[in-house]
Parts: sequence; structure tokens; C-alpha cells
Amino acid sequence: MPRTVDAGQRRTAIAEAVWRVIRRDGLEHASVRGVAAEAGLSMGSLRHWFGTQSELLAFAMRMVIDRIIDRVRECPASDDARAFVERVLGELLPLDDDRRAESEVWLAFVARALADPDLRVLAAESDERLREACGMLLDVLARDGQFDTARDRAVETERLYALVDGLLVHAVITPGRGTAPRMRAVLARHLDDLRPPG
Amino acid sequence: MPRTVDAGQRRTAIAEAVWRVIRRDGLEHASVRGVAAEAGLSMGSLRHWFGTQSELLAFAMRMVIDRIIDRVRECPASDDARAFVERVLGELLPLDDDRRAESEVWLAFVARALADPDLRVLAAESDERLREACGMLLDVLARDGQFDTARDRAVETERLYALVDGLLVHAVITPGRGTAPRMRAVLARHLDDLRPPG
DNA sequence: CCGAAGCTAGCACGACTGTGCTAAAACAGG
DNA sequence: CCTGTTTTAGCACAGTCGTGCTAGCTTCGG
Repeated sequence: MPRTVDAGQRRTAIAEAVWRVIRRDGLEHASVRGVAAEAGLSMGSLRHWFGTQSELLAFAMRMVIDRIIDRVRECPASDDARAFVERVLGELLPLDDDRRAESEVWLAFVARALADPDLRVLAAESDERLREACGMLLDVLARDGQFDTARDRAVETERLYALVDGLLVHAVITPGRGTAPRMRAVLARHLDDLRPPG
Repeated sequence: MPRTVDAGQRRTAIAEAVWRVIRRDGLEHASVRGVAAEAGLSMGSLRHWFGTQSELLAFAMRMVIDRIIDRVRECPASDDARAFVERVLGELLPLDDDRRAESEVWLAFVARALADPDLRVLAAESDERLREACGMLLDVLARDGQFDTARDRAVETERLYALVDGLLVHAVITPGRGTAPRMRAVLARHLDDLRPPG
């Protein structure tokens, strides 16, 4: 089957157009027409790549989640466990403009997922994966003696994960308050508290 | 000026209709027609109480924020500082169906506030007030010797506030995971960590 | 009982929505 | 060059949207 363009590449470019529309006008204005215009395509052409709007939005949401998780995965291993953990958690927070953009889009999709069954599945999946990642970070700290193994791992996992997402939401809502150094300081303080006593 | 019905009461009832529509269909489906039907009113009648849709949504958002903060305010003072703090924080989390409903509506509004200047102001205001409340809770603990005053108050305030909102978001997204006892356990563990050493 | 005000109801308009559909353009392999 | 497939383009339909507007209904002051 002859294919003149890379289908995945094209769909990715369209998904990025969705993100731009969401950031500029909000998810409720991410119409087929609007996204097509943003992507520089005609309406009919867009519908060749995405048969329905649901499919388009689901793809755009999955894409932003994958991008976040991929960036976490690509964090280089480090001898310093504490530095590694701080780096990974830093990849999840909106510390720069790119990640702020991702965080805003992510929040928009999560809110829509509350009333959209298709998106809800994606939200639950990413929730699962990120929670697991937080648990594994505690294991990394534990191997380096920086996590008190007397603590309840499940509770501490949820605590760390909730802290990160809470910081993210706050930074997105009030950009003036949640500056990058402040978020790093909160994160550092939390990790300090997890260390064994003494 | 003769008034046959209480205006505030009527507007409140309409706001509650907005919340029900948001929970059932999502904020993007909270149309003037849909809300009017949910409230048992005609379209024109609804427009007598709210001239525009923006005014309607802004009122509904302010209403849910006020309701949350009012409930926190009404927490009875207690001799046991720790119990008092746990109770107040518990009022913010979706520990029962009513508060789950509030939390879902709150999240929907916050996400929309990202691209809606009017709602963004409300979101920033509530953010400010709740952050202050968390700081005051730390003061309550400190007066009872349950908060290590050597800690940075601003950092710990943001940490506590982020933890609460993170728990809220997780509970809303994945109701199965974020059960009430689990959230309470995470909160309790966090407060334990804030105590002075020894 | 009457007038005025508060309140309700509903239509109409223009704009925008998602999707079905057809046809032309760009490109592939033969 | 020709043929078949991929890709683009754009119209049409039915539906929903927010809001302006007018008319009728209810209630109250006098």
C-alpha cells in the first residue's frame, strides 16, 4: 500500500494543533474546524486522519500522556539516588514553558475525562503508571538508605504522588505563585522527611 | 420594590442545577437550555436571573467555592489541635458523596478557568484563601507543640496545600483508588511528620 | 379593582457544531 | 503514459448554541 506521508507523523502534528487550540481557547473550543485551521488543513482532510472528534481528542490526550511518561523514562540513571529522584519528579512538574504547556493540556483533558468515558480510561491508565513510578522512586531512595523502610510504602507512594500533582495543579492555576524554585524547595523538603531518623 | 420570591434563593437553586448538569454531562454541556431544563425553568426565565451564560457560570463557580470555604469555617473549635486540623482538612477532601460532587464540579471549573479570564480570577481567589487556611492550620498545630517551628512555614504551607489538592484530584479521577480511609491515612502520616523531633 | 412591577414563557435570528458525502488533486507502481 | 490509491478539499444537512425580543402571567401596593 503506497503511502506518501508518514501517517503517525501527520497525526502527531494534528495532535499538537489540538494542544495549541486547547491552550489558547480551552478544550471546549477544540472543534473539528478550529483544529483543522490551526493545523493548516481543510475540514475534510482532517477527517481523513481522524474519523470522529472523539477519536481526535482521545489521540491527543494519549499523546500528551505518552510524552510525559517518555520524558520520565529517558532520565539518565545516576549514582546519586536523591539527585535522580529529584530529576525525575522535576520532569513531571511545569518547571519550564514546555512542561507548563503539557500540564495545562493534561489538566484540561483530565477534567473532561470526568464526564467522558473514553478519556476516563486514559486518565486511569496514566494515573496507574505515574503512581507506580512514584513507588519505584521510593525504592530507589530506599536502596540508597534515603527512605525509611519502616514507613508504609503504599501510603508514602500516594503521598508523594499527590504532592506532585497538587504542586502541578497549583502551578498551572496560579503561575505567579508556584515558581520553579518554590516547587523544588517543597519537593526537597518532602524527600528530606522520608529519610530514616538520626 | 415588591419581590415575590427570594432572588438569592432562586439563583442558588439555578446554580445547583448547573452543578448537576456538570456532573452528569460535563461543563461543556452546561448550556443555557440544558440548565434551564434541569432547573425546571424556561429559557427566557433563566435569562431573567442571569443575563448571560458567563454570569451564570461565574456565579455557579463562586457558589461552589463559597460552600467549600463556609464548611471549613463552620468547623467547631476543639481542644485537641490535631483532631481539629484533621477535621478541617477532611472537609476539603471528597470523603463522602456530597463532597465528591463538590470536588468534581470544582475541578471542572478550575480547568475551564485556564482559558476563561473571569473564572481565572475566582480560581486565584480561592487558591489564596485555601492556602492561607492551610498556613493557619500549621499555626494551630504549632501552638499545641505539634508543628516543628524550625521548619519553613511557607514551604510547609504549600506542601500541605498541594498534598490536599493532589489527594482531591486523585480521588476524583480514580474513585476506586482514593478511598476515604486511604486519604485519611496519608493525611495523618503527613501531620505526624510535621511534629518536632523526639 | 387597577395599575405597575416582578416574573415566566417562548419564538427568531445568526452563528457554530459534527459528520456524511462527492469529487478533484497528488502521488504510486506498472 | 496510465491506473489505482492516498490525500485533500469543500459542500450540505441536521442539530445546538447564546442572546435579543415581545407578550402573557403572577403578585403586590394603593
